[in-house]
Amino acid sequence: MISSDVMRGYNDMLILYLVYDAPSYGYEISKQIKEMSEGVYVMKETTLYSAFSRLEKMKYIEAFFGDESGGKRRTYYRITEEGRQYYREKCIEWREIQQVVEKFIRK
Amino acid sequence: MISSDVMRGYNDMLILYLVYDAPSYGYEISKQIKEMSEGVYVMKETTLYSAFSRLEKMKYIEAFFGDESGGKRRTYYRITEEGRQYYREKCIEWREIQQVVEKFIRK
DNA sequence: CAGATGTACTACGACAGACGTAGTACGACA
DNA sequence: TGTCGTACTACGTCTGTCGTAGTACATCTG
Repeated sequence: MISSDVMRGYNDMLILYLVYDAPSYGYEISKQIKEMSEGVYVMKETTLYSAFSRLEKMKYIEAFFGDESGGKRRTYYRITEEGRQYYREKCIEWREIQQVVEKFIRK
Repeated sequence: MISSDVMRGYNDMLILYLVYDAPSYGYEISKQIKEMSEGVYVMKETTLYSAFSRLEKMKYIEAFFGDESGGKRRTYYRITEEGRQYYREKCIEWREIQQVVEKFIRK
């Protein structure tokens, strides 16, 4: 289990990755993060939903409602062009971080 | 320049690395971080000194005074056995993070 | 048919860590 | 004498995460 303190900087990137090709919604995204990390990282619900509103405010994602026939209505999120751009920058930053942190690992 | 949000989780590790073999002090450590990262990451003074007091409270480092003949007296920090242990755990966690984040990078 | 479980959120307040700003204090150098 | 470099300390703000709690509906289970 990875501590949230170290994942803090990547939460936005993880979410943007999962909506990059097709819109998605909270519960689905949280399940995918858990699955993709093989249970090593689980994003808390409150963290996820507050990330959504932050990303929406930054115009990196847009909310819309799905037309579920039954069940509680879902809020879907779709990535914007700025969001894609931001995601790509984060990927580049990730490479830099790897380079830097690696220097502080004792061999 | 790397954003501090993503480095937040590694600041403690960086400091512990730099006092692992021999004690050091604030200004020296901040210079080394800048040099080792080739200027990509610069830890702010306030961030560094607040990390010191946190690490000291956790018993991962111990403070002592150097016997400088002139100039302002320095506070040196020496790593403890718990500090070394914590550092090693952080290195293992770093590997896990790499594995996880890598899955969220579009190829 | 009632209650547990899963889905899909929202609200609120607490807390930790990073940061901006400012100030202190001393030495060296021009 | 004044600026730059060294070596901190204090204080208040902000952002992001988290704990707790509550709402609401559907489906599954005994």
